[in-house]
Amino acid sequence: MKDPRPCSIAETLALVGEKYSLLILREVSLGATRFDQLARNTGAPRDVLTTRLKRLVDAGLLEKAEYSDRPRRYEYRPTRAGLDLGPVLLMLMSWGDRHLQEGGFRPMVLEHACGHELVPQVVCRECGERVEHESLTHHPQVPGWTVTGPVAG
Amino acid sequence: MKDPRPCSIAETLALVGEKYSLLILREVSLGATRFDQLARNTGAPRDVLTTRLKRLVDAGLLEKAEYSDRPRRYEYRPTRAGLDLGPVLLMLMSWGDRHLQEGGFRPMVLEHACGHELVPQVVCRECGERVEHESLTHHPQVPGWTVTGPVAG
DNA sequence: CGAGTGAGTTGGATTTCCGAACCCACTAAG
DNA sequence: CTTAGTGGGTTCGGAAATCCAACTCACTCG
Repeated sequence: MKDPRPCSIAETLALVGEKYSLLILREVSLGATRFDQLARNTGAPRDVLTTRLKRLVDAGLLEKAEYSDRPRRYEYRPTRAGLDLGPVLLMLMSWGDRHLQEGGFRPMVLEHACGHELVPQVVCRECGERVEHESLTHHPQVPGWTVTGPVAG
Repeated sequence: MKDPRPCSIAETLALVGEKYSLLILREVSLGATRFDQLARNTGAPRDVLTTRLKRLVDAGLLEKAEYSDRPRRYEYRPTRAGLDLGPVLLMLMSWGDRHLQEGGFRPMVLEHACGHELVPQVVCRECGERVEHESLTHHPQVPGWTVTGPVAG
């Protein structure tokens, strides 16, 4: 039986879930937009990097911008859609900081404009409360994909 | 290549960035904890599913729990660490909803305990403001990994 | 001229993925 | 008892993706 659950998570991952794609987005968001920087900083083999970049440009997450004529050289800048993946990267980083970096050492610290170290948190836009797994219910819009009604714990 | 940027994002992805891993986490978070459900709902081939599950159990994101002696049957429940990836899943879903679902159709809608449809948002824990890419500065803790000082736009 | 750089491309070995088939332990039906 | 079905995997061989090194091309710099 061949129809996985229809889901925006799955579709987003189909786009940016391949190896290195999110690391590329991380790099361009940090300002490393050139081929060699991307190859070095992500660790991606150059041929893989080429195909990832093409994919991300086609999907509208990056745009190729010429920064030199002779020789012709391009850099890869994040679009609005690309930058909109920032929250995903933040939460991945946050999870790694909490669960992987023993001793509390974090290889990178972000500072928010308010002057404090950024500790990102997901909240409900409506009530501003932090979102807990236990406080969620799901309503699949596609029939046949209910699992247990309320999100199980 | 040799030494990619040390980063919690990369390390987290090394753990859960393989194909299907995050979909498995999605499913167990929704309450679909058994092998066949996972195979159906994620679309993962059974052998791939087996290796993913082993990996996630070893990493402490899932735990194997017996739910029947005869025959011996196990289900895979998310641990606290596993559930802590929820925010990542939420932001992936949110991005897909905004950028992939033309016509505004969403295959799944989550409801928050406050009574409203959940629209997840990442905020700074300190000041409560929504985090924008433009309002971040990064301080790499590991020498040699500065790119442009302030996060570029 | 020769060395170096940035941005890829090419070729071949290795690894991973996939689908289908198979196995095992049981349960339920005839 | 025999047969069918189910849940949870394992085992195949082939297809696809990945990796790495080496190579190209178009310049620039000393």
